[in-house]
Amino acid sequence: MLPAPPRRPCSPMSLSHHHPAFELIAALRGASCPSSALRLYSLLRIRVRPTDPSRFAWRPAVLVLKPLSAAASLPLLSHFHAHLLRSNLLAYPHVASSLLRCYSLLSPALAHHLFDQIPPSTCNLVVVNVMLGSLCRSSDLASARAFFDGIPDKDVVSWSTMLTCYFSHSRLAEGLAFFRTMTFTTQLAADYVMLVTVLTGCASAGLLPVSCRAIHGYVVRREITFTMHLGTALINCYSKAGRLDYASRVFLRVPLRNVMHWTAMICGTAVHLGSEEAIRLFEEMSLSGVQPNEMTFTALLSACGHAGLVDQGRLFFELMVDKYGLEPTIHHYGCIVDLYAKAGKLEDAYKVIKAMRMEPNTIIWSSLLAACKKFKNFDIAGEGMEKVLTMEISEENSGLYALISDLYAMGGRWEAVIRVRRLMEERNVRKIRGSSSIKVGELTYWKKIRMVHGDDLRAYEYIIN
DNA sequence: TTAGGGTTAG
Repeated sequence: MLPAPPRRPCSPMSLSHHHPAFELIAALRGASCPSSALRLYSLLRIRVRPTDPSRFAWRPAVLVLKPLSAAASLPLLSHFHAHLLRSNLLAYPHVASSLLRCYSLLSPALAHHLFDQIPPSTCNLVVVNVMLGSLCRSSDLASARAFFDGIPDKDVVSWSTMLTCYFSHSRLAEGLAFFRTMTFTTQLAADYVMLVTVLTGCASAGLLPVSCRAIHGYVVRREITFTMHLGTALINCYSKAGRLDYASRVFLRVPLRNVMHWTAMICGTAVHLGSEEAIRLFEEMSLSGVQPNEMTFTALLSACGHAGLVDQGRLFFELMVDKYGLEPTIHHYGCIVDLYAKAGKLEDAYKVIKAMRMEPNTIIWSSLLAACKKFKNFDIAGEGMEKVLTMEISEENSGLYALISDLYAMGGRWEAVIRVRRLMEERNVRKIRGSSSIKVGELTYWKKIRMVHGDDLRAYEYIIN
């Protein structure tokens, strides 16, 4: 029989700095590698027993689970899981939800299995929401939605998690409708995290600035805390919707502009005013004493790629590593590969892929392969094509199959062309034709667009979505 | 700042 977790939170006194575990807890919070976290945890176990009637009882376990999930080691996690079972710590919802989250990132199937074993007394809404998040990341949209529908007292996190699920499955219109359903049919108010999700969805859908203004209005009317993320998301949304003027108005009104606000503004500026102007803004940011982060360099490298500024891009990459000591992520490599590839420097692009410290993904390969097709270089494409065919290709990247098939045809490798076609049939890939969309009032028109004079768009062959 | 949801490359 598990001891019941304390029903009431402990009094502030028991959380005071005088608790013998306080310093160890602080050290554990800062621990990033699992071995040091586990060492501190063992020391803590001597000071804090699981029966300790304070929040200290479960906190060490929660804190140790963070570095443990980052280490991505299933054996280590199941070892700690066994300890949690032995010491009855899993009876605390805080511990159960943290463990479930760890499993969901490493093995969704094991997460599901663990969830089924959590007793009702422990399975509160947080635990259920973690499970929903796990389903959203690992399962299909319909299963996640069915689980969501079964949650009795949903809170804003439940709705927010489900909304993210729609967007991550590229179901933007349904996601926005889902958001409207929450605001119209429940008493729940969207908080700033949910609004960041909505704004990001609007931005990626390229909706008219009206949607951004509507969300902006919601933020103002409901007096929602104007956090850094919310400010950044608004700037992004406005600039992606083509209203750099509104974006900069938000930017200028942010009281403490930090690196994220600047980066969002640099992105928008690169698109609307060009790379030179974006680089100028970066210099202005540096002069104002704000340090760039990895996302700032992603924005700059991407801007250089669009403008074909190969040397400038390479300089930024070096600056990022040498001056700012930032480790290049897969996004930076992606930008650099694209930069070289678009400029026709296919060998340089390929060298970057070879030198990467992580496994290149389908986005990176498709940059290279698209350029190989454009510059009619079949030789460099070879290894990439074989590699990509062994990888999982998401539905939105299904164009990769056609690209590879074209490249093989270009090289006269007809047996490989047939192999790719067969693979497409086996994997049930539908050919998705290129399309564009615009939004007019409440309707989205998917169509081919022909530019007539500047902004004058004449649409034909449209299908109302 | 304290178990759960949110931002970057084609």
